[in-house]
Parts: sequence; structure tokens; C-alpha cells
Amino acid sequence: MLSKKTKYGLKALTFLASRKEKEPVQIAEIAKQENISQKFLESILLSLRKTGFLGSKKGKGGGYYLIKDPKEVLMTDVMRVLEGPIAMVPCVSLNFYEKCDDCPDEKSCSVNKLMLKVRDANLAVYRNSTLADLV
Amino acid sequence: MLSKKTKYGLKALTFLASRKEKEPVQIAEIAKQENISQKFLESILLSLRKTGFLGSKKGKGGGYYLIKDPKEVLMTDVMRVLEGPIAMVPCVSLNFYEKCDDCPDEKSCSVNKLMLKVRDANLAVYRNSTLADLV
DNA sequence: CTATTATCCTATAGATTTAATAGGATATTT
DNA sequence: AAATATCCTATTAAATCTATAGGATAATAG
Repeated sequence: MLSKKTKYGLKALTFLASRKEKEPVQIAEIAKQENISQKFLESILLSLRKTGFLGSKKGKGGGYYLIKDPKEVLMTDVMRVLEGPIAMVPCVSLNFYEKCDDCPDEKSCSVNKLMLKVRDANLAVYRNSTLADLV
Repeated sequence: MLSKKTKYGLKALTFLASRKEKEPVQIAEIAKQENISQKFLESILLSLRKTGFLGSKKGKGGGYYLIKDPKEVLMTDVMRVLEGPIAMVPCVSLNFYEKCDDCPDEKSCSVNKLMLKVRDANLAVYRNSTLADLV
């Protein structure tokens, strides 16, 4: 299941991308338009800023704005920041690989086998999607 | 992230599928071979029996066995029973559809748009995989 | 018939993760 | 100096997942 954090993050990014103007948008406005708890959204936008997707400005007229062109924002990167690993098990993860402690041999593991296919399928989708495609 | 329930369930199913003999296998043996908590596995096998994947026999010489030929067991069905909906959001789910309460219009929702693609990609994998492919 | 074996079933405890809130600090503009 | 809006950490609340407990039921063996 997609977490609310990811859902809200995607909605906020899309909201910002849909604005032609480059002016900062306040958290309060995004929260209201997208039906999101403002405080929760605040923490999400903060993490998107710290990971280089958003810029921010304080004080009156401040808010958040996209740093890159939506066409340049890959969903693989967005999803990894918001939702975490794209793989459903660590043993097939490209960026967060970890050996399963219960599994003696990955090559002969049925779960590994299936989840490898799932990972590839998901990666294909995310790699072919940019923020611009969501607007 | 894949739940342990699903992981263990898949391993147990594969274990049973890999046995040529049709004789029942005891929970204890599967648990030991696959490094799974026996009691937890017990509840998982129970649900797989109730959903028609496994048969069981009580008493000495009892245990669980596959009902269908592994080639006939589709991963879509297995995953839905073990992990739940394949879709990451209810609004793109085929079997568990539900409207998002915060979203006024699905057609213009960016999350819906992206998750529809993800669902299709995952479905394609699961529909093309049977239990026999995991052995 | 009785002892043994193994599943059946419900309930619950424990652990982890997710979602949301609180409250003040910091920086910017007017 | 006042108002505005992000920044940041901590904490609470809720939900979900994982695991365990303990007895009931049914089948087999002797």
C-alpha cells in the first residue's frame, strides 16, 4: 500500500509543477487545495527540500518551489525519497541491498526470483515517468 | 515492503510444489526447512487452505499438500490472498476498488495516473507467473 | 478404547511503522 | 519592530504486522 506521505508528496509536487509561475507557494495553500493536513505536509515538503527536489523561501511571500524542470524529475528518484526502496525485498534492491537473514541461498530462493521480476517491472514504469507526465 | 506473511507463504507453497510426492507435509518440517516461526506459519497455511490453495490432513501422517498442479496456480491469486490488493491505492484496484475520500476527481489525479501504470506492470508479472515458475 | 499426533481456531500480546500534532526557533519582508 | 512563513525536534496516537499461547478437534496406531 502506498503511504500517505508518498501520496501527499506526489500531489504537492504535481501541484507545484502545474503552476507556470516560479513564485513560491505556501504550505497552507497546497494543504488546502489538496486536502492534506498542513503540519504533516510541512514535514514532507521539508524532506523534499533536503533531498534537492524543492527550494524554499522564508517570510512573507515565501513558500516552496520546484528546483528542476518537471521533465527532469524522474519518478524513480521521487519514489525512493518518499516511499523508500522500489524493491519489495532488500535482497533484490539496487540501492538498498541487504541479504535476508533467513535465506541461505538467494539464487535458489523463490521469493527472490519473483520479486526480481516485480522490481524490474516497477523500475521500468518509474524510469519512464517524470513529474511532467503526472500533470 | 513485502510482508513476512507473504514471504513465508510463498516459501511454503514453493516447498510443497517442489515435492513430487503428493503426501502431506507437516508444518514443523516446512518451518524448520525454511527458517520460519512454526506458529506463525501455522496461521498462514491455515489461510491458504481456507482460500483453496492447500488441503490438509489431521493426525499422524497428516499435514498440508497442494490441491492444484503448480502450473495452474497463478501468482495474481496467491498474492491477493497473502499480501492483499495488488494495486498500491484502492482507487486503481480491480478487485478492491474504493474511492479516495480526499480526491475530488480521479481522472485528474496524478497519483491515480501513476499508480495505474504501476498496477498494470505488476499485474503483467503476476499473471505471467505460476507457482511452477518459482520452483 | 486409548494414547499419540497434528491440524484447527480464537484471542491476545508485543513490536514496528505510519500518521498526525505541538510548540517554539529562525529567517525574511514590510 | 511586527508580521509572516519556513525550520526543526520531539512526542503522541493510531494502525498494522509479527509472533505466541492454549486448548479443541480429528485421525491414526496399537
